[in-house]
Amino acid sequence: MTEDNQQSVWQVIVAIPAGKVASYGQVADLAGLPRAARWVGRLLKNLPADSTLPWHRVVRADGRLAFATGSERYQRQQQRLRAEGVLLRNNKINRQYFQY
DNA sequence: TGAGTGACTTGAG
DNA sequence: ACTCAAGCCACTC
Repeated sequence: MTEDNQQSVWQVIVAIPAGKVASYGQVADLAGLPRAARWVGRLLKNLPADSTLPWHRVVRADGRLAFATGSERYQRQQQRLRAEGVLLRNNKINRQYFQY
């Protein structure tokens, strides 16, 4: 995929306000890339560790995090979200999704 | 060339 | 509420 697509995805993600979340598919749609949910996930996976991008605000469509429950990355994301007031109930997000 | 694999989603049982 | 299957797209052997 192109640099432009990558740019669009990043713009969408930085536009997600603290305290809200968006799903991978939602991010893809807003970036003008329908059906590219997996691609968005791969993009975040390859994200440099020092990136300031709020990647933690991107979750699965069903409200669960994309990582195995309790895993290292899972807990890191959960902690970031909790710092913004987004709590998990039964492994699922308890706050509203980003509306556009 | 092709099978396997995900930081995914949706629909059917 | 849970599991399965299929669709999805790029990457890796």
